[in-house]
Amino acid sequence: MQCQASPVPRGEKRRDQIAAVAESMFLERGYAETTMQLIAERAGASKETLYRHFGCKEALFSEVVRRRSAMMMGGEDGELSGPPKKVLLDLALSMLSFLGGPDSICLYRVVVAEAPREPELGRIFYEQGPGRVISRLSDYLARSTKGGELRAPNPDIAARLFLGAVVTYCQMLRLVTKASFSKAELKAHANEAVSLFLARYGV
Amino acid sequence: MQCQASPVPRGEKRRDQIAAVAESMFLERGYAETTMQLIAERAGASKETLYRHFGCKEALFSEVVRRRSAMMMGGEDGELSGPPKKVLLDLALSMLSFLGGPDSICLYRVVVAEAPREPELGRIFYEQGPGRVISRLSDYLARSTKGGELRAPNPDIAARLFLGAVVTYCQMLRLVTKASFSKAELKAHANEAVSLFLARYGV
DNA sequence: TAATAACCGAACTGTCCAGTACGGTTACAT
DNA sequence: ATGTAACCGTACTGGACAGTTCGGTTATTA
Repeated sequence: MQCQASPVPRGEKRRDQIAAVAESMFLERGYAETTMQLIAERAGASKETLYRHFGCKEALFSEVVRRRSAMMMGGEDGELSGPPKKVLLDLALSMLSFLGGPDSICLYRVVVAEAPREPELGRIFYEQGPGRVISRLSDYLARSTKGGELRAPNPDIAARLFLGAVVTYCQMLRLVTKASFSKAELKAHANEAVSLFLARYGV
Repeated sequence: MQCQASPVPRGEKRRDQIAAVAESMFLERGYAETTMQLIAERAGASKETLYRHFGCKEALFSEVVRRRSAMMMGGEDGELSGPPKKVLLDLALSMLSFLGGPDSICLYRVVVAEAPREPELGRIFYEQGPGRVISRLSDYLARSTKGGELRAPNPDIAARLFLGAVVTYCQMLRLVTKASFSKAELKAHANEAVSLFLARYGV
């Protein structure tokens, strides 16, 4: 007697399923601690299927990083626009809540650990994640400067400083300890970062 | 015929030698990629000696992190003092050159990777490294505010923002790619960070 | 100089895991 | 319906490494 559960998907669908399982496991346990056997089991797949789809462990891992990095700051891809104070505060809060989330922390942790042995990974991560945020912000700063709402002669450096001021402390502490922050703390931090920024680059 | 080279040290000395070798190897290759056998070989020791001194691999690693973290920002332990602009710029440059150095990057990488499995490690690292810098700077800001040279009502947040603005971009890029920065770039970045800070907190 | 504690080297155990092989099964296209 | 490509489960290979053991050696110190 066969249990007539959902049929096992084939081809591309199976591939996506497996990648999704692998993603959650790599994020949760890191690269070295995640075995192909375990991924297979949790995906209800056999190791052979994993290897047929991805070739080797490294390749599967790369694909996971690629997928997740691309999703960073995913929803909001248009140009930033609006009054500086609001734009900066929104950006700060959304970065804090997104980058402070467990998935982002885990991804960053894993990429940092693996980057020296897999340089391509680091490049992909940077371009899809922090690099995109910086260039979006830098573009906005340049536009606003031209429009007279801000005074940021070097928008690139300004964007980097802002990103660092907003994100670092919270992110670093979570990378290295189990600390977490209340909404109120994050808000205070973000507000102060925006004030700092506007004191220098506001009109 | 015996080669009459330097005699093999015993006890505490041997322990220090081995720890030093282990330090360079952990920083260079990370935790997982460094084997006890290799440490033993490079130290001209036997594995048994390693295990007699340190008990297990984890313990040896912890000791290495403890030693190195304590050395962070090591030389300068007194209170910060002097005119704000000079103090901040000096601090920014020294952080950039120290934290951007290969050893600091490697240590950070390894700690970030290992912290979830070894929480004590992260705590030690934070307290000895970033935590110390922040509290030193925060103390200075509080004193200067009282003395009327600065206006930083919340010195803790201000210190965190400054640290983040100065360090993050450079450090993150080096963690994740092989990028490096010229002296001139670092100087420009540091200068701008100080200007940003003083625009808000200067008198 | 004799006793001893720390050391060396080499071999061994047990475990874990990436990657492969294979015979049997299932979804799907024709 | 039937062929086939994708799948499953299991078992295997080969290699790596943490940690142990032991017989022999060397530095120390009393």
